[in-house]
This record gives sequence, C-alpha cells and structure tokens, in this order.
Amino acid sequence: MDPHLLRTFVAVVRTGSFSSAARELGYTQAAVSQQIASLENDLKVTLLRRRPVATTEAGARLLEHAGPILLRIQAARSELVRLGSAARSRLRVGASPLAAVHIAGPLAEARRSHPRLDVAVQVLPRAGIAAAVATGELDIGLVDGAAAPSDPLRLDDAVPITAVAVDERPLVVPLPVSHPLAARPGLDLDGLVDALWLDAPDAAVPLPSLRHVTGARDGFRPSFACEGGDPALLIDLVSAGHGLAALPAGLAAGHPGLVEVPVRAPRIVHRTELLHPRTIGPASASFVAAVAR
Amino acid sequence: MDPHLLRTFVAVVRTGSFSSAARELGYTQAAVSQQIASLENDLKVTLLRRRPVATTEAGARLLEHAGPILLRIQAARSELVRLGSAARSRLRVGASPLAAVHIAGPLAEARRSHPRLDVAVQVLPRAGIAAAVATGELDIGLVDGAAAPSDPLRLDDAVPITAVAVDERPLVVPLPVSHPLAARPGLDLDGLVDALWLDAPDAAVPLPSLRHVTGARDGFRPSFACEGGDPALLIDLVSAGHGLAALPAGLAAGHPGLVEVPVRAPRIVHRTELLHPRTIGPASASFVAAVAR
DNA sequence: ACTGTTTACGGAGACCGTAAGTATC
DNA sequence: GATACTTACGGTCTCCGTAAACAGT
Repeated sequence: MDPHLLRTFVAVVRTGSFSSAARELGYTQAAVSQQIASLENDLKVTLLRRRPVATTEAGARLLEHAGPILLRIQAARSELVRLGSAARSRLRVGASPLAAVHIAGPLAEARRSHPRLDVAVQVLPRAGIAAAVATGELDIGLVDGAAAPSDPLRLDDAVPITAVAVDERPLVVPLPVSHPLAARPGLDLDGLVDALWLDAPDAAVPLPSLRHVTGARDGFRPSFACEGGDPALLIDLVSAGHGLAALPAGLAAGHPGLVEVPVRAPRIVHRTELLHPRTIGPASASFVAAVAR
Repeated sequence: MDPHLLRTFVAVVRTGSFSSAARELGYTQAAVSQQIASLENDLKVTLLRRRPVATTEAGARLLEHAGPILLRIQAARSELVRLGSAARSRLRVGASPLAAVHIAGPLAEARRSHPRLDVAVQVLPRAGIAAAVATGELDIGLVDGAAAPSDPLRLDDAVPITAVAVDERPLVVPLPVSHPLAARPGLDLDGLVDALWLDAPDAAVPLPSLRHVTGARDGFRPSFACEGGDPALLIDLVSAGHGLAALPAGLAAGHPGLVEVPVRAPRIVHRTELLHPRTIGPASASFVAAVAR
C-alpha cells in the first residue's frame, strides 16, 4: 500500500501495459513488474491479468481507492510546502465555462490590491477543477452545477477544500418560441425525461446531474455530444432545434427566437461556488473577499 | 509523505512524546526521531516544537490530513484483503444509541438465512462508526442524525462507504406538560436558541448539529454534559427539567408528564442510515435486504 | 543529575537495474 | 519468432537499532 506502488499501479492500468508505464515513470519494465508483484503479494490478491493487461475484480476496487488516496496525499504535500515557502504573488484561477462569468469582477479587486500580481486564468471542464485546487495547481476554482436551493454543490472528490457560494439563480431550459412548451410559465423536468437533450457536459448542466436531481435512472437521452465549453454554440444548437439544454437564467435572454423557461420542479437552481485550499495567500484572499461581497 | 511516517507523526502528537510513540509502535526513540526529521526534511517545514512536544502551524495542518489519508489507506487494504480471503460467517454490527432500535428485526432475518452466523452487536458513539465500517472493523453500521427531509446524513469522514436510508421520522422536543410551550402543535428551533439544552451528543441529537441546521453560530447553551448513550436517562433528565433535548418521535411517547412537541422549523427530520462497505458478504447482504424492505 | 531528543555509525533489508528466462500472440 | 512480462542476481540506498552526544527540566 505504499503510495509509490499505487502510482505505478494506476499508470499500468491507464497505459494498459507494464512497459509503457515504466517508460512514463522512468523505471525499467522489470521494476514495474516487481512493484505490481509486491502489491499483489502484500494484499494476497491478483490485481491484474496479463497479456493483455486488464484489472481483476480486486484490481478494479484498488483503482477506485488509489486515485483519491494519491490525490489526498498530494493535496497535503502541496499545502505543507506552500506553508514552508514564501507566498508567491501569483494567482491561478480556473473556472468551468458557466462559472467563468464570475471571474472578472473579483479579479479586478485582486489586481487593485495587489498591483504586481501575476495572474493566469483558464476555463476548464468541471471534472478536474476541485482536484486541481486541492493539489495546488490552481489557487482559486469556480465551478457550477445544479442543486437544491441554498444547498452546496455535491463535489464528488473526497478532497479537503473550502467552498463559498458565489451565485444562485433559476435554472432554465431555453426553448425555441415555436416549441409547444415555450408559452408555459415553468417546466417540470420529470415531463422532459423522454425529450432529446444535447449532451454538453461542460457548456450546460450535464445530463447525469439532471438524472440525479430528478431521480430518473434512465432518460435524458443525448441527441449528440457537444464537447466544447462554449455556451454560445450550445445556444445556437438549441435554437436550431437539435435538442434541449439546462442553463442558468440570463444566458439566452437576448437571443432572438428563444425563450428561457424556468425549471419549477424539482426545486433546483443553478449554483456557482468558489473553491480554494484551506490556507490561502493574500491575493487569493482578496479575490475571495470580493466574491463574498 | 510515506504513510509509515504519517502514522508515527500522529502517534507522536497524540502521545505527546517521541519516546512513548516509539514504545507504542515498537520502534526505538531514535527511529522515531529520524522519521520525524525525515518528514520535516522532505517537506522543508518544522512540524513539531520539542520539549514539550507541540505541533507548529504546519504540523497542525499535516495532522488534519494524516488521519483521513491513513483511514482511506486502511479502508482500501481491508476491502482488498476481504476480497482475497474467503468470507467468514461473522457479522459485526455497530449502532449509535438512537439507531440501535433498528437492529433487532434485520438481525433476525440475517440469522434465519444464515443459521450458524457468529453475531456481535455493540452500541457506540456516532463519531467512530463510519470509520470502523470503512476499515472493516464493523460489517454494518447504523447511525442517526438530523437532516432535511429525504436528504442523506452528512458524514464528515471522507471515506468510501455506502449508505442506505433506514428510517425517517419527525424530530421532537419532549417537554414537561407544565412547560409553557407544551401545548403548542409545533416548535421553531430558532426560538429555542437561547434555552438551556442537555449536552448529550450520543443519546440525543448533538448540539453542534442543531446549531448547524438552524444556522446559529452560538446558542443552544449546554446546561450540563450527559455522557452515556442511554436515551432513558436522558428522558428522565428532561422530565426533571434539567434542559431540553431533540429526539426522534416515539421515544418519550409513553412517558408520563412529557409531551413530544414536533419541530416544525427549520424543516428537518430525524434520520437513520445503514452504512456498509462497498463489498459485502452474504450475511451482511441479507441484513441490508431486510432493512430495505 | 535525569529525562528526553538528536547525531553517528553499522548492519539488514528494500528496491532498482541488468540480464536471462518464459509465456503468449 | 517477436513481444511482453517474470525471475535471478548484484549493487546501492534506505531505514532501523545501538550507542554516544546534547539539551532542557
């Protein structure tokens, strides 16, 4: 259960071969083989079937544990070394596409109080942001999602992190004016389970979240995948009738031919949260303070 | 960041001395000294002030990480070795005092389908149950707490575990019939922030949870601490007017001189959940199945 | 002076690389 | 027979214990 061994285990599974994992980590194939053997020997279980490399049942379970364990260790290390070294005047901010609109204001505040601040901003898929903040790759993360009113977002990663509410507004489904439901004052998501949805996990509320909040196991069928994180493109696709999407209120407001119909049931909202590590530097602090106001 | 080093670090902090930690772990004092030095050297921070032993700021942070990291590692190891060895026909069930009433029924079912089952039941403080289930010390855990209706309990420990709803019923405050509020149909907890409460973290809903659900930072002053996990004693104390307590409906129902007044606001209920590891044996499975019905 | 931590040193073991062996495609 | 993993073996490095030095109480 040495983290070192866990790291090579996940590398082997990811790359699908001992040799490529060895290359990636700077070991010889033999060393990797010994490390895996040592793990299996320690736990008295076969973790991998060889040739081709595939996880056994036990290996799959270990894989589920290994990621969070390594993440937590790295988060601890990063927090501790940050405490040791002097605070650099650098602020790296990452945001999911729908959360990015909340960057500009607080950033201005941070740059005002720290004029020689070296700022880096990037828009990222939701998935990795919490982990990146925990490991110190980002100083500030902004993520969005659907949640019950005034409930915190459910961040899957089991990492120690602080979340601050940034914004909460109605969740809407933009509909073409010609759509039969466009005249309704509000929508029931349960009634849209069998509609066709655009599968845009970054540019809109992801379909699995919709299934989760409605309690539906299936449904919310994707018409097609839409990978980029550009809400404007998504709204164009919605406008052209390629499928539905759930968005925060306001994005499609000015768009001709579209009406934003708020989601009434279940009672959920679109929420944006700011994520930061437990210990933060002065630049991050002024960013956070600006958000809190 | 070797788990081995983390383990001795927490032992040193807990025991308050290098020598006693060494005795506990089966090392020499010198070895412990070297391990701490190695950690500090690796992270480039001083973790401890010596003589007397006390954590620095960095040490305190490391301590917050070390527990969850070690717990997760142990959880992974325990799950994996369980997969390797044959399933023993033993069922260890742990429950918090207020959750214990739900043990008997499912246990009968489990013993019926597994006649030669070796059963061990124990009532424990809420705090350690999730961790004990994760590390395999318990096969089944039953915990209770206050939550919004049909919301899962917030288990603080960041461990991989499966929770199943067992029971959800109104939260009540048992009041002496002579109490001015006893005639009310329902109570608002916010109005009871300044009352005197019995501090019985195991036998009733703990005061910090009440503060959390009401959003009050202070308040819910404890009249005195009541350590045991015996609801009957607690009800006697409430009956004698020593302070208030929040309990699941039904416990004080037959008690002369007490009326159970349900909590109306905030909208919270008393909830009981069953916890079990991801992978379970047949005996646990029949216990869980009996609960689900 | 005594208790408790650090430093010095030596031996056992862990771990990786080289190289030969073995199994699968 | 080629590719990919395993086993064998040797060198190096880590890590712990013994023992001596050192620092507070």
